[in-house]
Amino acid sequence: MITKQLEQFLEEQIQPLGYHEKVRVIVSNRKELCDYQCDDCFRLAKIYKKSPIEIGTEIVACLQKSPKCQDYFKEVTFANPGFINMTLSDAFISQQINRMMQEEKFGMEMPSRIDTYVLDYGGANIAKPLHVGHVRPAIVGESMKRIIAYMGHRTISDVHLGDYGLPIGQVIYGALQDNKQVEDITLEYLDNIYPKMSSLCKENEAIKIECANITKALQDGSSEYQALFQKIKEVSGNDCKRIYDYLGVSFDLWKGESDSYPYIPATTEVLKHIIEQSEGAKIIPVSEPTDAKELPPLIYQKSNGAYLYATTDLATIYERMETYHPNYILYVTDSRQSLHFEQVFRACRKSGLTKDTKLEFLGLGTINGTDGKPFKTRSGTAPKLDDLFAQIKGIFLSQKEDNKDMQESDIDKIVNAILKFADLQNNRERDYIFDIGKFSSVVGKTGPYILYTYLRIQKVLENMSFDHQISEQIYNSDDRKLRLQLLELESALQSAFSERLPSLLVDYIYTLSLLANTFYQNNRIQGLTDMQQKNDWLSLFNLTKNILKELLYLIAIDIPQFM
RNA sequence: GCGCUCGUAGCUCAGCUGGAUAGAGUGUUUGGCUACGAACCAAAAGGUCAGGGGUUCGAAUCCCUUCGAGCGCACCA
Repeated sequence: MITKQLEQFLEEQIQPLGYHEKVRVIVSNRKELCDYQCDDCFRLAKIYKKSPIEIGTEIVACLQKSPKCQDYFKEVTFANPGFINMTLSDAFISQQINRMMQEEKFGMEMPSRIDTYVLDYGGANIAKPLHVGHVRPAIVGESMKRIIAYMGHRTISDVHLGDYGLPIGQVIYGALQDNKQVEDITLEYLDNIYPKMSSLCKENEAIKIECANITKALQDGSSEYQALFQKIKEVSGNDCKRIYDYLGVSFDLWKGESDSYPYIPATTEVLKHIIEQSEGAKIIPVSEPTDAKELPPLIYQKSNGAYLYATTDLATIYERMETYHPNYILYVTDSRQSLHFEQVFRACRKSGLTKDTKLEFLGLGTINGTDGKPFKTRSGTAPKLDDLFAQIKGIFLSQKEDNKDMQESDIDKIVNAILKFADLQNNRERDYIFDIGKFSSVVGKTGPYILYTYLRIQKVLENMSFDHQISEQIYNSDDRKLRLQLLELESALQSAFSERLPSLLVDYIYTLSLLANTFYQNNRIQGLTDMQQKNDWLSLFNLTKNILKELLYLIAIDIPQFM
């Protein structure tokens, strides 16, 4: 990373001056003044009891005298009251670009230790149809998986279907009431029965209890319920698969809550020293002395003997520990579940179930309607995903007459790009308003803008030859800005990875596209007579194209042939 | 009631491990296609970063407080 290199250089240089401190270099926030800046004079001033101006001018003077300084900088200056402003030399920029062109993964440093990450991000419930609320965990999780893998780690993704809780009991109850046989269970039927049962259970306590009993009997292995359950799981699971396929979201494991049941006895054995009886149920107290408010205990087993979400999550963790020995387990789910996961994680730490494995909850903000209120899953008002896809597609086709002649596969890629780019540019943790207008726009900061940029660049490169190597010359400011942005690739990837925020990567992609478009618009490559310059620019464009392609893959966006 | 999250341009959002003049998109106004794809580019206007206090050389960012919004709080997932 450029900033790392510069930090290291600065630290080497200031050591002889008596400053034995780490320094931090950041991308300049005053681009007209410099490329990179170091603001640590203030910090050093405090430690060494001098004024920041004194320290800054001293460091800058030292740098200016150093012969190695020219390896990096065209200019280093001090600015009041304590900024060290660094402008990179054209030669250094071009050397770094050349390295990116020639090395694997654009010269990115690979980790010294390869970790195993289990990612849990599907979370669809087989009793309910997929709706817009499911799109976020799916694409944020998929993107995180791809980013982690690109950073050199091992990933295992699990859709972890909700298949053994109360909703499935409700659907089975409804099916029995309607005299449905196993073969009568269809997708259409499932779409209708859950919302009906859900509201019925709210009105009628007796029916709710009956559904809970069915859930319990199913968990205990009732053959009558099992047959229906398997069929529901098959029908619903296939539909989930179809939709995840459309989104380009894939899983290594298609497990569900029900698959964790065989591991419950062993899990109970590990946890038994912290399980307590309370009001007929088995609980695990998880509050800690530092809590501002005592956390409610985790309920491990209901008083009727049935197991719950927390139980299957714990048993699933047990299974994952035994099978994959992960270093990390990441959960990508609605942030409204944060309390639940806090309880589960605490139980894991308290019991020693997870040892050194790190558990992370990547909470997602709620998707609200244009009225600012959340879509209500249970009242069935949340738009179904198929309808959403169709709507985006319809709006896209109506944009331009020619769009109707596009290949179906290209249209699907663009629909995906529109949806994913609109979603992933938001900070993962924040609630956001779902507005179909925004999720079908093709101008401005959108997926199509990036795809369009990519295809334009590709067109320029078509049938051109160049040698994937550039000279040390930079020709104008559009050129320079583009190169500087290319240098920030590794830093963008690293922060998206370590912060678990694909939005940081999306931000980089957009800025890169913006600069590439500006360059494109103001600089004509094909007409160039200077062969060196032509080669440099073609090589630069090719690198930009390759990076865009790789990064689009990391946010699960495919590139169409034409648009 | 208690806890968690949040309040940034007309709208939708970035920026939050403190740094110089708070950024995009959209909308509004204006200019640019006989030049590699105008789904583009260029420019203007638009802000008391909810209010108040504090810490700091420096606060949208950290702390306290008021107001407002959302979410969650023992046998749902």
